[in-house]
Amino acid sequence: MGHSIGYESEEGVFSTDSPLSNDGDNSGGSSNMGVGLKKGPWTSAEDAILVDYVKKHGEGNWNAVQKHSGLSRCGKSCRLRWANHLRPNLKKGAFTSEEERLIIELHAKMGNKWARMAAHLPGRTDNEIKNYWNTRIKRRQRAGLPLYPPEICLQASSENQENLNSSIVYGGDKGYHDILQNDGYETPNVIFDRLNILPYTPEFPDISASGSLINGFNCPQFHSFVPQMVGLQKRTQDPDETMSDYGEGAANEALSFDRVQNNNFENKTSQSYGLCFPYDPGHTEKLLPLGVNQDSHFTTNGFFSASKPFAGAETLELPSLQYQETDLGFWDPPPESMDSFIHASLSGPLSSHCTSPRSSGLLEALLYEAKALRKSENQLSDNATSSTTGGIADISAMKTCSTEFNGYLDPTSPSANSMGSIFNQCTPTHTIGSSLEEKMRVPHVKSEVVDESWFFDGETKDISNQMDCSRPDVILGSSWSTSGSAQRGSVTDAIAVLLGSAGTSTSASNRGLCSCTWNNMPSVCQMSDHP
DNA sequence: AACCACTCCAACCGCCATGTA
DNA sequence: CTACATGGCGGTTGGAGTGGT
Repeated sequence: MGHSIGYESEEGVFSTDSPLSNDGDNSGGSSNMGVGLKKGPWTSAEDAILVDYVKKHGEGNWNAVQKHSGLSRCGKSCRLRWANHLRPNLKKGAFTSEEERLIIELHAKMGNKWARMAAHLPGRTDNEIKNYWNTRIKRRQRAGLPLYPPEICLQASSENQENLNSSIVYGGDKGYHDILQNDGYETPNVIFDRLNILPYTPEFPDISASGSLINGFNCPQFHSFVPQMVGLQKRTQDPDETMSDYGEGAANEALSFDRVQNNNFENKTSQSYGLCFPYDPGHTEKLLPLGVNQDSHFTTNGFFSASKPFAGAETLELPSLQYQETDLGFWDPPPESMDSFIHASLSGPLSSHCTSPRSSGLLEALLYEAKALRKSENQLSDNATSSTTGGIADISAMKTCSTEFNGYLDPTSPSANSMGSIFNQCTPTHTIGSSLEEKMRVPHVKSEVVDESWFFDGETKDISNQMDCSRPDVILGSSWSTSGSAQRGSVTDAIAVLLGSAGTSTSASNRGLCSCTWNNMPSVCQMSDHP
């Protein structure tokens, strides 16, 4: 529609783009691409032609539509028009409450898998669902309301736990790729559960894209809000906010949010966790923007600058809400849970390193890490008991990361909200997985002054103030080395060995700046899940 | 009535997976 | 094995519509 670069005519807008640009990558285009193919809204006459064609020839072979029917539309456009508007049994109109509930539920399971979600909603198209999510649901975040009602969160959580249990059934030698090939949308859950990496694997949203999906993790256990938006909206009261599915949960969330706002984070330790931003300027691999404390003041700012060197701001989509019950209490964790949190974070598979198969993406990387973890498992367990001593240091390191990330904030960026949301909601997982890589990113820390009050409360700020975030030696010395560099090195070594590289822990560490695969991972290992 | 802010949603874009020659 | 064609998917855009001031 608005993308048309062409000329208007009585028939609509015709593309004058080059053939290659007519259909983006030209895929799915017709053979005479770019020869006066029409863009923009479909007319009823065009619809009639398309319907007639499909009646005669059936669906598919969309490029032939233009050839055989004279319709000046590319095959892609024809398919889209048919699928979204012309095919029979399409259900038009607003989503019913049941459909809304289902969408939310499905999104909690699948993430932004609109097509798969549409398969569960007869008569609905992926586009409809997508639009629904990106608009109506999105408004909830502006009001500081959770996208997922508590029951959905709990359900997803319990189902995730089931997946975890069932995934254990898999033989240890079963190839991960075999699992990956499973087309079920729960597959990623299985993968990550099996790898014991993610108590909570959020959907990894496109940084540049709809921030709304990120905010789908406004589950109670994450308590992510969008405070920067609250109060800025002219329309704070949204009809959707009264959506029955949310009801009490929404109210609870609102209360929680108020609590956050007024109390300035009563649990200050928890909010100091995190924010290890997977920034890797070295490549454009899929990123998993994780690690910002969901309660950090990040969203008070809530802006992220895409203009900043946040290379590789792409999406690796994974199922959302793959957390486990253990995360449910993260909002207001008691001290003991923080201890266990720190313990888990330091005893877990702290494997961030550039030896991961960057080119093959996250899942490949997972495979590698899983192998490495098996090798280093014993070492990790041996060191686990002493790992808590590095908790503060890790916090500092993560805080440093947050500072680093704050350097990329740009209030003018439209993506800011997205990023804020991302980090707001991913922290619990990622912070647990304070990794070597996270610390190796420290040298990227920008020297520009940031207002840490956006991120940290006074207690943790004290720690950060004592650190020169621009100095990797400080970071490494204070957090890395004290929190078990040996074990981390062992992990790195293990992976290096697996990859056949000559990497040692040192060399791997030195490559940390260019690594990102595990930066992208919420490399959390619930040690309790390990045998 | 005019203006503005915001929402909705149809359609496009770009990437990816798969099939086939 | 490679290149190409095709279909599908998710993200994004921008005009139209709506409501408030």
